[in-house]
Amino acid sequence: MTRAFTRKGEATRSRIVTGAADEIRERGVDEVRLEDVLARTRTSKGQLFHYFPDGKDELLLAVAQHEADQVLIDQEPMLSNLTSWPAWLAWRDRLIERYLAQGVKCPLNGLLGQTGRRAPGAQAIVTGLMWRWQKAITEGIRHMQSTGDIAADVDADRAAAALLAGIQGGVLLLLSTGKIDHLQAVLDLTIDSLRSGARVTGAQEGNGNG
Amino acid sequence: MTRAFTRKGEATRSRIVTGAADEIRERGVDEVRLEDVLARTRTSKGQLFHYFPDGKDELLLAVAQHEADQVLIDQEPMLSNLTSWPAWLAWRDRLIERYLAQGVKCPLNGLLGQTGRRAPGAQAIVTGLMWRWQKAITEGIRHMQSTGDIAADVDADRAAAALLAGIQGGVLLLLSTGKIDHLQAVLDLTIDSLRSGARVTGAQEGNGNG
DNA sequence: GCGAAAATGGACCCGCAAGTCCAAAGTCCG
DNA sequence: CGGACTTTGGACTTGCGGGTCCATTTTCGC
Repeated sequence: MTRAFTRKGEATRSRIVTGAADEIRERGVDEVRLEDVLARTRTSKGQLFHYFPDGKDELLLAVAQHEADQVLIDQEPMLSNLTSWPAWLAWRDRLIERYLAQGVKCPLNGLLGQTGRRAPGAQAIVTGLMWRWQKAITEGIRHMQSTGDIAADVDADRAAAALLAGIQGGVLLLLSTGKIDHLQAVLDLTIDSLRSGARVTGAQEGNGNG
Repeated sequence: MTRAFTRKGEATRSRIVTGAADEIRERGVDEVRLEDVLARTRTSKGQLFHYFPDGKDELLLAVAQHEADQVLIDQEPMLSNLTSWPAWLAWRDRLIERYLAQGVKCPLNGLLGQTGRRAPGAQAIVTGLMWRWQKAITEGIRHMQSTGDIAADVDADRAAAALLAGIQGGVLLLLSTGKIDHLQAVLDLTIDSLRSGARVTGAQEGNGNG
């Protein structure tokens, strides 16, 4: 059932995806009209529905996948090499830099919560992204534990979960306030915390919550 | 220019607002049609435009304000009394409980990023909410510092910023994954970190980032 | 009770944007 | 070259949903 597109067709298809992605970045998911995409990519309705038979939903899904992949790619090679403190800081810098540049334009923003219902698959894409992202962070922490740079009693999964959440929230706040401060605070404080925990050791454990 | 509504009118207006809020929670901002709200609140087009002359935008704005206020109200009285570790944990529990109950339904979600463009004022409402929220957390930290429960060298503003971001991200991840784990991890680890920092002291300072 | 003003109901208008359809042009392979 | 299939253009249909309008009813102060 894999549709057979010619070389040219494939090119057109991907031109539409990236064009739509750009459009979404600039004006937001729900402000984008199919016609805008057509104009920007110099394509026609016929083409769009030729490559995306299910119309807008299918296109949006393709864009989402495209952008989700991009998020992680943009963090490489740092994200996959969190093997020393300088490496962590380099990653931190990359994140700040990337989101600072991106500013208020977040292509995935609309897909996160409710809006994701448009295309049920969008939720899955975001979840998958988060999952991969967190996994990379967890591995970084584990590696640092193996070298003794992070205390062995730190729960790598939980720490990674918290850091990921912090990053997401930092980006969210960047989107709504326009300031990078929150993202920066999260990254710096969390990394410092992991760092100092190496010496402090044993500070946490099953914490006594209600 | 304050429009004069009668008692009854006021009631109808607020019925519309809360009804719209419910509708949005259930189906997401961009899935909500005016007619849905009318049906749910047993009102008519005439009424809606009578109370919200600027139509949907104005209604959405009113809903946003309503929900934003609610977010903080739901955290009281804990949020304003972060004066002891048990109090902090009580607040933590309240947050978990609240968001667990709320689940995937976040009325403000759509207003955060791009979607906020619909109503320029929505951005302001969210920013205002975040600002108030962070202020409360900062005050909590400061108070704990005044009693020596948190190290004096902790930058209360930055710590609060990081915690707020973590919470936002935790909620965001709850929305997309359906799991509360991230929010929980953020709260537990951050509080633990603030807590243990009291004894460890001096671990951070201007951190040596790039 | 009476008149002014507010509240209500709902039919109607209207534009927009998604999606359909088909004919024309291009491509590819023997 | 010829025929099958893909690609392309764009006119047209369609439904949805926001917003308008006005006639009717209710409320409220006096």
